[in-house]
Amino acid sequence: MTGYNNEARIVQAIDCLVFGFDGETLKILLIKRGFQPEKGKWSLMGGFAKMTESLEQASNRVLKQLTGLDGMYLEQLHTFSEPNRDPVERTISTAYFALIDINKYKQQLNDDYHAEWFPLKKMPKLIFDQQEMVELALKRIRYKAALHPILFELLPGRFTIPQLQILYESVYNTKIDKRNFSKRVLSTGLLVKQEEKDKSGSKRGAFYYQLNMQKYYAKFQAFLNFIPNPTNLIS
Amino acid sequence: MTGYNNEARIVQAIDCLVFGFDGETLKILLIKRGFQPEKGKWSLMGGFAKMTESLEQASNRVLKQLTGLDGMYLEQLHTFSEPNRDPVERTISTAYFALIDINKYKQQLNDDYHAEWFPLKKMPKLIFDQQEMVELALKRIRYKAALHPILFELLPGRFTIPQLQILYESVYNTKIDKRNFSKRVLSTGLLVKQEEKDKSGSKRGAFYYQLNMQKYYAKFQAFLNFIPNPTNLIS
DNA sequence: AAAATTAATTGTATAAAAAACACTTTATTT
DNA sequence: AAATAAAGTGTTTTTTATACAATTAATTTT
Repeated sequence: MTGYNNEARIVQAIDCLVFGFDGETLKILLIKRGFQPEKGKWSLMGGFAKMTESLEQASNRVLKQLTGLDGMYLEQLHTFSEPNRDPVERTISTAYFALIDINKYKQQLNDDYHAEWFPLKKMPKLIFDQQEMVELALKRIRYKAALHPILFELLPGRFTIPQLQILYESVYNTKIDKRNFSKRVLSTGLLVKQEEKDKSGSKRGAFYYQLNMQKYYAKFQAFLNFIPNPTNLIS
Repeated sequence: MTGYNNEARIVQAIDCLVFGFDGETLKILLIKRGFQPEKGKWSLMGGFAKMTESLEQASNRVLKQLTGLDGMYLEQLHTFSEPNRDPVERTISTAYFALIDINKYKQQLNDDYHAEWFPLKKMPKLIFDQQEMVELALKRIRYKAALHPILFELLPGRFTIPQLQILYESVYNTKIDKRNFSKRVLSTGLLVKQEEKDKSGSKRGAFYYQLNMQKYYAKFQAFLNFIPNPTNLIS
């Protein structure tokens, strides 16, 4: 047998939603399209699956090109398959979202792809069904981050509790009591206090913390509580 | 422009994981393959996406053929894309899982597709990467059912609390205290007590309950607690 | 008709977790 | 030395979860 007869063969795309955090707000990395259709418009970074690679490999390849980074947090989001989603021809796209430390992002690659970080509230209109992808990714991130420590992927190796709290407040667009927040995150046992302080944000300075990676992996699947009243915030 | 040049075109499959509950154990619906490759082996029900339908449409079409049912709970699970997952030719398969009331299943269609319900513990070896799909679906179901009322999709319109408890105990392979279970599920406010009793399971009989569908949809996304110590049970 | 049987139903006390709430400390700047 | 500004910390209250066993209802048996 040399293949399935009479079955449709369809171009398989991947789209990568790259999120970063600059200390104030959650951002998404977009590129200005240098080709038709929709040349000049802002778009997610994407590509097509080659015949001999998995979609995970394709996504990592595309992300490496765009960001210069390997081994980032990457999760399959959803496969989008509306027949007319791409005006050029029928394509099916599997969307992946990545969470990266924005500081590791290689600025020099910007120029190759005309890539730019956008705060989510100031994001331009995107092509095709990409707006829908972003909304779904945000839902997934809010849902998952309420229970699992994924937002640490957005921070550098060392971070302070106040920085972490600003991240959560930014993702959920809410204010959190700092006494309870501190208790919640420290009670997970995932954080290791460092001796040094970050003096950039205040006179007094805030102690750095690092993730205990053993515990991080061990407890990743557990139901942890990172935000108060999660049900009110995830929808 | 008439299409993307030089991009691979790949057969896009869908696989459907159909779960049911017979009052004792969780079951999965398999078919005996009537064609090559792997003819005669047990397999998930699947098919190929046509050029003008979405994968959701393809899944619903296949499920209608297999079960005779429309409008069942259906959720995209994951897209499987290892280049060599299908020995016939490169295919990418998006797996969906369905939860159905096993009593609505049309027995007469069995013969057309040689379909059969298997308790998960007695499931035969499956072809290709379908074993992996089943394991991932079970993980997803256990995860989601700990927080959201999806298991009600497996029950008929009227059911008793003891029946519901057996379902949860079966899905999580655990024993649950019936006093606390009853309190938990009733505290969601999703259940409406009926006047009639089910006399089939005991001398005394157990009151039927029905879902309040308004509240079901309204609270579906909320974090509810259906099982004790969920973290110990989902992995 | 009474007694036995069997599963359904229900309640309380205790423990743990979450939420509400404000003052003290530290280091720098004035 | 005083003022400033953010970091850090504790307690009380409320809510939720857990552990645990006796009673009730209907049928079956004697």
